[in-house]
Amino acid sequence: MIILSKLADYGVIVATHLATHPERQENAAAVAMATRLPQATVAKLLKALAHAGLVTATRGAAGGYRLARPAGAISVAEVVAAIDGDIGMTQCSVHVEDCERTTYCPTRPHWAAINRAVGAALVAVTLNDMISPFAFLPAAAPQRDSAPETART
Amino acid sequence: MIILSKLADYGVIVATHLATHPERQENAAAVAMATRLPQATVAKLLKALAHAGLVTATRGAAGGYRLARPAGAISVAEVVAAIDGDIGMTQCSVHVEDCERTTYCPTRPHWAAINRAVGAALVAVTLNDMISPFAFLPAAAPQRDSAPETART
DNA sequence: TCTATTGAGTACCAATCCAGTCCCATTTGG
DNA sequence: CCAAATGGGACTGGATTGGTACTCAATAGA
Repeated sequence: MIILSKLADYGVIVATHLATHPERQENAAAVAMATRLPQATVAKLLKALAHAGLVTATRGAAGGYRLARPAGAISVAEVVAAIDGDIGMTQCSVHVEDCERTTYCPTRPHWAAINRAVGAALVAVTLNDMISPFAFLPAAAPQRDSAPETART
Repeated sequence: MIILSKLADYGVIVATHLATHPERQENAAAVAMATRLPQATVAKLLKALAHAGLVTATRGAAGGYRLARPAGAISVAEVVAAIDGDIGMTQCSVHVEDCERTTYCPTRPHWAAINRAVGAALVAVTLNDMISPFAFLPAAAPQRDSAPETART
């Protein structure tokens, strides 16, 4: 299973690209060219990022986009959330009201905990980390000592 | 955005239900009744879980399912993987060969790291944890202080 | 041995969601 | 005033998913 949608993935690529030239203002076409992504799609992504306040847009001729904050102050979680919406493991994590099982579902509080851990993993990585050539290795998520390895199988 | 598919969510509910009565062998109809999920869907889920070796199935009259291992030895990650397949954040995490960006995509190693963190969050929780009435509260993942919350808005 | 019961496997359908495109209004520099 | 650029929709083709149905295989019990 894939967690991120393609668009969210692209969004991170686009945001990361902007982060490599924080000073420069680029329009959608230029970003599309640089990232090798379809122009219309990039335009859509940039609109979403602008809507979320992650990039600032300048309209009109000679307009374009640039990061609204330093790359180190923008987390991957924010970029993903700007495009895919809030991150939650299960339906009930995001739309509690939709779940008619709330009264007898014993797993809900646990999902909330897992949710936090996953969210934290995304929040901990900034765009700055993404452009650094050396893989930034986050301390692994909170771990029960007994728990098996990150990757099984 | 929702990370788990509904089926995976149901799968955890089903597995958790079996974990509450580890000794008892239950057929698909009984599990469906107990979990209030559609019978056909539960049957499908149990097949998938059996295929992954998480539950053992007994065929024939008076057959049914039970957990193949103690509830404490089955992680949520395994249940999810049995139904949705292996967990990866991005396309390139799961199907590297599909990604034609590999040569110049700087974000790939970082995704791998995020991937590990997310996987760890799921691996760290067992079915045993899920049935315990008290929410197991993992220490939150390593957090950059500046970053916003998991759930914004 | 026969039959009812139950899982295994597969095929299938309907509905939803997603990626991607296009169009038009609005803004702004020349 | 015009060209260039973003803002914000609507729209669509395709893929995915949730859910069902049907047939085959295995087993317990009469």
